[in-house]
Amino acid sequence: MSNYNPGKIEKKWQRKWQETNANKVNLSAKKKYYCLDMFPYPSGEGLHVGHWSGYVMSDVWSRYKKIQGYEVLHPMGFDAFGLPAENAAIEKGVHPKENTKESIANFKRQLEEMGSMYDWSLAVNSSDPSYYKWTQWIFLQLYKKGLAYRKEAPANWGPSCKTVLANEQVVEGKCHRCDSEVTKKNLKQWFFKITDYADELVDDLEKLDWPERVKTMQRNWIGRSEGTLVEFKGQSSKVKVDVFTTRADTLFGCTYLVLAPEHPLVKKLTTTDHKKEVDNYCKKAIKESEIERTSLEKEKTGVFIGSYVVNPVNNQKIPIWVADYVMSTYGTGAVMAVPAHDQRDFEFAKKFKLPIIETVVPKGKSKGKSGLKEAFVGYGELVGSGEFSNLDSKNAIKKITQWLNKKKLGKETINYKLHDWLISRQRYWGTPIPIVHCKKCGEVPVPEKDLPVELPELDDFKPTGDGRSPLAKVENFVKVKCPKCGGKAERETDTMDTFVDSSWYFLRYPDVDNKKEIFEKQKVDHWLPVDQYVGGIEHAILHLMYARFITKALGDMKLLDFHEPFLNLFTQGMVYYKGAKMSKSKRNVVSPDEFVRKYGTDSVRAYELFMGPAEQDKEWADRGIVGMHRFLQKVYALIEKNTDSKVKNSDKKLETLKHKTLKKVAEDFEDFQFNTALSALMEYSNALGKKDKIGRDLLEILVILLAPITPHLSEELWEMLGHREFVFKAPWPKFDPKLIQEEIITLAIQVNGKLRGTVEVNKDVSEKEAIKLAKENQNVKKFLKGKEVKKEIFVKGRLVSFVV
RNA sequence: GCCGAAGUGGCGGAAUUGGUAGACGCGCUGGUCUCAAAAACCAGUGAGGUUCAUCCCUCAUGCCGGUUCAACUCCGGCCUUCGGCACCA
Repeated sequence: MSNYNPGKIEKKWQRKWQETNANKVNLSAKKKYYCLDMFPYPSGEGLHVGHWSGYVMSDVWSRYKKIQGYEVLHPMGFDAFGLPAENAAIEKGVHPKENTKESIANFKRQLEEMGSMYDWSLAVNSSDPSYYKWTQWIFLQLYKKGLAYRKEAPANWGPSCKTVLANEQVVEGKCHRCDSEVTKKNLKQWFFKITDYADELVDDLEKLDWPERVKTMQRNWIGRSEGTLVEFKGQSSKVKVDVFTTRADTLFGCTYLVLAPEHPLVKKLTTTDHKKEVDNYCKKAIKESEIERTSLEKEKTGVFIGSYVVNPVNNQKIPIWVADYVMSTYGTGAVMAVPAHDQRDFEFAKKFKLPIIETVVPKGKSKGKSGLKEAFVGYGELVGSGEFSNLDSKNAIKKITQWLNKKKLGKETINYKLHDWLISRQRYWGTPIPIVHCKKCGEVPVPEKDLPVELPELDDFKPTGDGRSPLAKVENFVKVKCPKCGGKAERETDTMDTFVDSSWYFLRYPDVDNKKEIFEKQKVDHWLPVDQYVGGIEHAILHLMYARFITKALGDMKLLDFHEPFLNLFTQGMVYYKGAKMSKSKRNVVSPDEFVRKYGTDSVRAYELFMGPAEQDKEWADRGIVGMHRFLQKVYALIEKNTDSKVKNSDKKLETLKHKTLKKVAEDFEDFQFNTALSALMEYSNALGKKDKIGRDLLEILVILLAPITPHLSEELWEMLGHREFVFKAPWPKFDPKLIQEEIITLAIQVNGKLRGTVEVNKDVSEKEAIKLAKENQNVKKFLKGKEVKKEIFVKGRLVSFVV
């Protein structure tokens, strides 16, 4: 029975670390490393084992860097402002301020129990005026540069959350927070001009050591697409419809134009005799939800609006239609329809009996006579396209675009799916937008010296749903003097999206107490970009794109010397329980607390890593942790039994294993493969457990290698072995490549590729000798008997293979 | 529909990058200890066959085929699951 008492040991070392300020970061250190966690929004339920999994990984990684002699900045903070925090408070029926305070205390307790090496003196809280003052300051800098602006636009309105949402926060037509269906609402809204950085955001992905999956998601989201902008003009009037296409080569096959129902030209171009029909159609289409409208099964609908334009390449008169299969938010909200070469246009043309003209045919084929059964969407060779006939598609795109450009009827264009970031929210619990609206002066930014614009304390903070935030009701907040003219004015009452708060927090940690400026440039340039960022895949687009944008914008303002915030990103897998993502509504949330109480935090830490590959999703198993606890008990007992060991190891086999383990663990750590590192340590400790007298060096290595994973246990064992310093001051042991190779190795013997025996040989055995020995094996003899050996294969250190 | 990842024992998962498949752990079975149980410890544990037994043989990494002395690993073709995007012009 082991005397391992994790409860006692863990408290003891946590206290010692605190008393000695062991986690205090020396911010002016030269050999430094910045390992960052995605800071959580504090909710009442506390952290579950899924959150822990990421925090454990980053803590293990930070400790690993620390034991290698780096000064590690590994800070933690709280994303305490915003919708999620407020919703949680409303649900509980308490004020967000109270709820946030309690939740933070609880989170902090849990993280301290975890034994994490956070330097709490650097913690940030995004709902604290000392923090959001600078969020507002960033807003003003963006405003100055024209990167923050206000405009009226149809926005995503979440009827349940009673606020507008950014495009990134709408998933399949639903709010990403509460899953309720999103509608459109015309409101005056604040935007950040992230589209200015679209190209940079795509191009700079190349420089980042991020999971390919995340990069792809960002690329798709930004959706850069190179094509041609084509102008279609009316015959007589000043009518002009712009269209974006990636297939200028099919322009001769364009037989009609389609506008989105929301397109501003619909009203203007609809002729009186079509007005009623068009109005009805548009009204219905606009009312339809995104989900209904984008359903692929739906049959195409649309109406002719009575007007015509001219196809610029062949002067054909073509009709304008309005149809809901064209999205107002992509491109120009209008498309040139080429039924022969676009499946959607094809279906539409069939239904409404519009002409289908083939202008591209597969290479080497001529035009089909019987007509098309479906659109040919591939590249090919042009036919019936005037001077461009016989060109291949790619060439034709270039040539036709050039031709249009010359005639001033079109040009090369890059289109993006990305839209500007809608940052205003009609909610209480967020950073107030530092703008004053004056009748005389218009929009006036709050002078920097007047920051922060403090969020007033409000009892009735619930969202009203009238399109304005609850702050609109607070007279002494709203009514102000205009900073410019001193006249009567009103404050902006919307607050900022939570993602604004979290788009820059990592910049604040190195200079968290600065009251004069957002940060000292020198300090931030010293520590950033972040060396290793660890977090969940759910932020692949949202936070990770916003943070990159803000960093780029601040970089362009010369406030930073870098343009990418996070060089390395590791996205840990999610932890499932009972086959599903942990969620309160599914009642399958596993809290680490009870396991920490029962088995100790070191067991939980180690088990979180042992569950499976760090980047993969995994299933939590209550029983699994028992195995980890047994292992730690064995390690404890092993050291306890041998604390007076003075000898150096003399066992050759163990010496080899020692170096093999050193190599394996170091390599696995580098690759975030903590699960196999632990397996290797188990094998190593199992091997030691079989011996009576164990060399001291073997034991010390076990303790050190375990230290990043089980810091409390390692400190205790390190002390038991007679050391006075923390184990993290010990040097990380290095392996000797010469000692990894075993003296005696086992060769496999195969006959026709099948294993028929093994033979023990010296590692340097010659091919001749190995084959001779292999042939002597009884079982192998059986298979070679009476047969001619056609081929003998020898792979050094591996096997001998006979072909008969 | 497009893009990406993954399919290995009862379970979580290993496999030196083409070289002894199933490491490590969970679970299970048997044993030791105990009045008993738990805990702990020891042994066994892919399926099937053969043997008194050690041995040994056959099959086996989603499915079908290929390359190779040798394939979880490489190539071609499918199937399934998960994730992302999606009337994107």
